[in-house]
Amino acid sequence: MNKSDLKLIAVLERTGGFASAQELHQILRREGDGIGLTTVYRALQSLVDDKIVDLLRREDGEAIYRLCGDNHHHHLVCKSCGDTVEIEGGAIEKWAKTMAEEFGFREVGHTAEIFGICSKC
Amino acid sequence: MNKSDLKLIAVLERTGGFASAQELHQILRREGDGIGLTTVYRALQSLVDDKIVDLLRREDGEAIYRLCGDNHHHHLVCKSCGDTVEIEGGAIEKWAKTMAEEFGFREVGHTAEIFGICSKC
DNA sequence: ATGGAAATGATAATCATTTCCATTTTTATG
DNA sequence: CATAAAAATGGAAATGATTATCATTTCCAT
Repeated sequence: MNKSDLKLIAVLERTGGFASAQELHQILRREGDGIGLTTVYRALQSLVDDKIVDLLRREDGEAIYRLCGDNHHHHLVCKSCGDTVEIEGGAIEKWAKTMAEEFGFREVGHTAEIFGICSKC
Repeated sequence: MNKSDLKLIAVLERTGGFASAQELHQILRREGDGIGLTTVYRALQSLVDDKIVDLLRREDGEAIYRLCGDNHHHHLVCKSCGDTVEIEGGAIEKWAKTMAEEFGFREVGHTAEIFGICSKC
């Protein structure tokens, strides 16, 4: 655990939710931190290895990170205007756990998003 | 639906399971088909749009494709060996519908995947 | 046969991520 | 404090998947 790791944790705490490596780098730069992109990637990798942050993927495959233990939520996204609502997914958590047990999977994670057209569009 | 689309479907049927665009292109090339990589990507994109193939992501973010059966299902994917189980998602369907209604969304779709380590790994 | 639309594929561009490597900073030790 | 070894850093180049561009070819209705 070094200085860069701590910086990244701090940003992730402050922003909450997900962010990509590129975004995290930009945020730190904007705040006057001269940290290099390479170091950001290295720190994130090490935090993932230590199970301090989760790594998931956006639709387009880009890696996004969030602090573990953030009680995670899911998204309801408008296909037209892009508006996003954060929603709870208690049913999903249970479903994922049940299914994983049934088939003998461990270290289980999941992704779930809902998309449609919002009332404004 | 054009000739390239059909070729891709044929390969996916033959191989079964998931394959990346690059892999599918190599397979066709190896079989003497001079199809271009661009066309492979285009065909896959169009098949995904038409909901003829599923697109998901490997751990490293690379896109992988697979013929989807006609019944809507979800996937339980092993992060280690890539083995995939198709599972029913009754709970999810209901959840998605409920949430969407609550926030006034219409034309609703959803994605949900579970990933973990399978019993063999 | 022909003209226009759709399909094709080589090439170049894009973009996230990794690798390399020289330099700086930290740490351990006398 | 001095200093040498180890760890961390960051810029530049490399990598690899995916997408955009565009000239050429194939299809197909007339």
